[in-house]
Amino acid sequence: MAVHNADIAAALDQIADLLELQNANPFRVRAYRNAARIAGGLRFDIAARLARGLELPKIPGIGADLAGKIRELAARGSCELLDRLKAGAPAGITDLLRLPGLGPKRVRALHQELGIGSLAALQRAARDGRLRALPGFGEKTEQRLLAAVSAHLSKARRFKLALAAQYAEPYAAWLRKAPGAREVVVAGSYRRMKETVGDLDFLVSAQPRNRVIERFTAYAEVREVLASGATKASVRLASGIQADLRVVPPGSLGAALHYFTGSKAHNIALRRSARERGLKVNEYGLFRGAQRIAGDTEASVYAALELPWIPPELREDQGEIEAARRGALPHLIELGDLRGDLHVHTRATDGRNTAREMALAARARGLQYVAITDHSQRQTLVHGLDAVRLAKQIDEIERLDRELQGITLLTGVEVDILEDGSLDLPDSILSRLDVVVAAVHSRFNLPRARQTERILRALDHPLVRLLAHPSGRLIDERDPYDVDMQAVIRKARARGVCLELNAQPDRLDLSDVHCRMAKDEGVLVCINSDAHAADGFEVLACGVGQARRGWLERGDVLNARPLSGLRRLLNRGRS
DNA sequence: GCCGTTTTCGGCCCGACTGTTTTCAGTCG
Repeated sequence: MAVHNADIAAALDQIADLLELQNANPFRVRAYRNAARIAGGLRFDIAARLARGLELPKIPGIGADLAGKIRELAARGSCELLDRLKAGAPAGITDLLRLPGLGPKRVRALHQELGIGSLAALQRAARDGRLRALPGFGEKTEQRLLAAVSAHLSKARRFKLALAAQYAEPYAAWLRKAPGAREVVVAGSYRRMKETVGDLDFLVSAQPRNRVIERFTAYAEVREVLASGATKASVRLASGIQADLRVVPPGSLGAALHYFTGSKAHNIALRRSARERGLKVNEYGLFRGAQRIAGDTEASVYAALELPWIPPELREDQGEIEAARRGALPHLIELGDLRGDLHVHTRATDGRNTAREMALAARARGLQYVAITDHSQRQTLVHGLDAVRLAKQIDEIERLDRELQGITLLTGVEVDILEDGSLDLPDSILSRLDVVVAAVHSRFNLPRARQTERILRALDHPLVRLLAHPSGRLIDERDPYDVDMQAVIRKARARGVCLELNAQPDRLDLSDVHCRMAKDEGVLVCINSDAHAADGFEVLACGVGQARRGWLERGDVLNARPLSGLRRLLNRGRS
């Protein structure tokens, strides 16, 4: 079984957890956490690279020791240190660290004093009233932990971005009406457009003697107030999502916005940079000694460090600060740059609207072209198109294209890649289409070598122009299939095929890391809605957010091209 | 555990809130 970068990252994080429980040097713990983050963000496959006999490149934060650990992890999925740490601790003990209110010190006390090493054991002890006997634990803590275990066992703790937006925006609107409130911003991973959001971070600038905290906790959807002080508060909503609020004076909004947007790694890197200049950054501003020299706006914070403003989507300490320093930040793609959509379904298969309705909806959104790409015959459940029905649809689309003004319809199909890598429809019909989108919809669990071979063969097909949802993952629901993405991207470059960034909130496939890999290799990405209804183009905003996290610029995106440029690229390699 | 044209040792980001600790540790973001 291949070891993926994510596996290495998870192992390094587990080492950090276990070291922390041993009361190890906190900076040693941090080094492992940092290494986990770095490993998860690398744009090459560590195990594959090492297997080819290449060395790890020199990476800041990864010294000789950690490089050795990573080599060991890549080779066998674990390392001597991790084995030893795991042997010395109960298997479930790191689960306890995931509970809000429990950190390493208290978990250690639970284990040493009460022998608690799992969520189940903690639940039993709390129910029996045994926790309150421990020093530092009281009745309130006991009740809170009991509730936290139940919540943890019963539901996923992160929300997909588009879902989080449904909770965040009305709540923000409610806060804007608080007496004294000036500006209300949703910061945190929400502002950075992460695929999923753990909680909502509201930041409000307000005059003195405002009533923002009161209004925050009085919101109708608040089920529980977790904390409430003079300037910050936390609540849990009926939906289970946690919301945090910080109230700052108007003059501090920039510094606070920067602070609460994160990521934590980006903030730490920036503060280190400030320290080196004899400055200090906190949520109130940027200081030289006691004197505040910036912080009214985010840009002023960066400017005081001689940096341009860095877009939130890039703030992961994945090279953005160095790029900013060199003046080499990307000009990120924007929603308005998209000219079309090359992956749309209709009632012919599993969509809800007709091709005409989809075309009109695309036009209303300001798109210049849209490709109708229904499923192929293999998808029997959704009445996938065989060659005869597809031929009729092509005629219909061409007729519609002549009739409708202000939008160009392209003919297409989302054709299944069969298990052997061949396509689910004959070339005789595929060759009539403007765009052939190929996709894997079956046999997700093939071994890596066969899955990779299957997809590479499909990319070799001369009519394939686009690979849809290349990893097949569904966020928090289905793992990506085991495929050598580096090989897929190289093949795509060799064949002039584009990779889709499917904008569905539960897919967002390509990932941000894979977007950067594609960009590095010069492979164009196509941000598609995969809309199944006329209102389905809204998700393009999520796709653009993901693309921005992947450092993509307008020139890296196929469907940011005007129609003429698009046609040239689609026809490339055809006779 | 990492890192260094001030350094190979001694640093390593910063502040708010909670609970139970009567003065602050632990946790969180």
